[in-house]
Amino acid sequence: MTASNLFTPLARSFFARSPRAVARELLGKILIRDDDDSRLAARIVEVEAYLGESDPAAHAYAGNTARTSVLFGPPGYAYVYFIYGNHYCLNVSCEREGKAGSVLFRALEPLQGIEEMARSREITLSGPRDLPKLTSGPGRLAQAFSITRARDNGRDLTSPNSSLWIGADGFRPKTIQITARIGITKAADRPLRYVLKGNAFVSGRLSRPKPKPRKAFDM
DNA sequence: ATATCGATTATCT
DNA sequence: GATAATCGATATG
Repeated sequence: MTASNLFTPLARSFFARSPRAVARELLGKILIRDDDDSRLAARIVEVEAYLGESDPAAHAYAGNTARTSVLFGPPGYAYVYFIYGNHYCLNVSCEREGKAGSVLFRALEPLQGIEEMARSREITLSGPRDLPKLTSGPGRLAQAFSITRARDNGRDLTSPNSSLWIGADGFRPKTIQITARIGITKAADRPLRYVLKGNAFVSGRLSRPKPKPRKAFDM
């Protein structure tokens, strides 16, 4: 048997669709990191769709640059960006060559390789209640999977021979919840965040739009 | 429990 | 020069 035991890779055509469709369908799938003698696996429980050049919140809004070129390439490839001077975040490209669009991975439920994830995150687990600290949040999951731009940007996520890829195990999501995206200032109200309802590994305080800054008086 | 803030750098204006 | 698809720490109810 091959290293893809238990998990079936997704075809490139899976990603050759709108970011909305891909985001919804990615819920419940598995992100896999295969190294020489170890495997990390975690279920995708929260993602966001970014719509490309027409979406002011998307990096592709600025056009095809050195940073965003993967978004304008073929579907099914990793777009990794560095943010706030501290964190990497993982997307997968969607649509088709020449048309940008992507899905941001926001939270995972760890399945295999929990100890290695904790080492990569440089944290100690006190108990099961600490598990969300591993992969709940885009920066955290990237660190747990040792994802960096240098290592993974442009990587094919459809091949089980890739050290980072996406597979399926037959899991069927029960209820999917759609909310506004988190952490953006432009186009912040559009419902483009997809989560497995009730999953304990979903990031963030449940999406309450920040209460409008309101002055008691004005003069 | 929620709110605010500093860290730290690639990227774009 | 300002900003950012975040996180973790600290402050406050």
